Amino acid sequence: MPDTPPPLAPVELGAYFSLMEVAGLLRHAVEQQLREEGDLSYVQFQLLARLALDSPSGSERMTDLADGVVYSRSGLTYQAGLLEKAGLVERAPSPDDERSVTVMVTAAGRALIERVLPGHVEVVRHQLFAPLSEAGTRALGELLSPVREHMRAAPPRSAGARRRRR
Amino acid sequence: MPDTPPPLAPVELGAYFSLMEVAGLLRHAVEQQLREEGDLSYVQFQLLARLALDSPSGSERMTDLADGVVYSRSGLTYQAGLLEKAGLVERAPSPDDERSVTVMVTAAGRALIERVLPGHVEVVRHQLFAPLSEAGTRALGELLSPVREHMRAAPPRSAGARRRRR
DNA sequence: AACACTTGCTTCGACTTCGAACCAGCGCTA
DNA sequence: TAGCGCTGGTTCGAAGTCGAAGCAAGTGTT
Repeated sequence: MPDTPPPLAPVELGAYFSLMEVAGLLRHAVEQQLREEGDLSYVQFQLLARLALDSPSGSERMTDLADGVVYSRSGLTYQAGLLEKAGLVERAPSPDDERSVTVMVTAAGRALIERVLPGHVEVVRHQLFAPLSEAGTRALGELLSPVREHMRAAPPRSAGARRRRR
Repeated sequence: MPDTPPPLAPVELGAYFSLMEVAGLLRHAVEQQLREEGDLSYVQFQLLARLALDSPSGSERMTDLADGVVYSRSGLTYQAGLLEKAGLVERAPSPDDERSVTVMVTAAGRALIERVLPGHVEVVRHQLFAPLSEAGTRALGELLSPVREHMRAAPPRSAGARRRRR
């Protein structure tokens, strides 16, 4: 039997649990606001926001979207379908690569993001940042940023399954 | 039209996104390990762990469990059913309050937790704490702990719907 | 004691999410 | 250019999640 690793120190446990719980509760709160003000789920908001705010062209390939949002491919297909049905986004085959599909925000999509963003910001501010000082906020970002990079280095989620093939 | 709030500063955005992404990826990683080594979902692990490690009596009421794990009541009913079918917990009507149900870990449940815990700890250590210094870890916990408290102050999730009645 | 209100849990239906299986286009090598 | 593996997306079935509705037991009011 292999040595069991030393248990997590109380400090670590506290950090770990707090992190998970805070993220969970925050997501809940945000989701509620988005649902009420824009009839969007958190994932849908993420997708729209990424397209509308982070992408210069307002469009991305499906797989890149899936990777960016930590989503399975099939799940993304589903959500993209919903967003398209709602007229917030359009799908078109990519010109250079016949297999891939590019997703693009529509004007309606951009408008919706603009509409829900202020409320979104309010919620995040109240829930997450209210108990933190200016310095605390900065520190939090600086602590988590390297962790984020570290985790991203691992294989992207959208593939995942495929690679398991012998 | 009301004033729109000032947008989140880049520092805040960074902290917010990092937090959500780190939590999401970590959950993914942990879930995978739990699935492989113990055939448990993250939620099931949380429930078992709470009963086996946090509760002196090894038992809790359904609602308290739901609140502690940020879970809807109906979802908990479902999961408790699964865990019971697997022989990891037992449900019994509470002696003092005829309505409420007490959930208790079985020996098998405790054994399973013991079995998966080391691997769990390994994953958390590698994924979350590897890029952090000792001091960083402590700082992270100290930053998030007040936020956690702050968010918990809001109404618990398991009720939520009910209170909306006029 | 009878009434209404609240609380604890379950049932139900609708919606998400995931992974496995699948098809089709790309790229490499022979 | 024929063949083979690889990659991008979708489809499909199984599982998880939630809120609304429902039932039973407690609490309080008159």
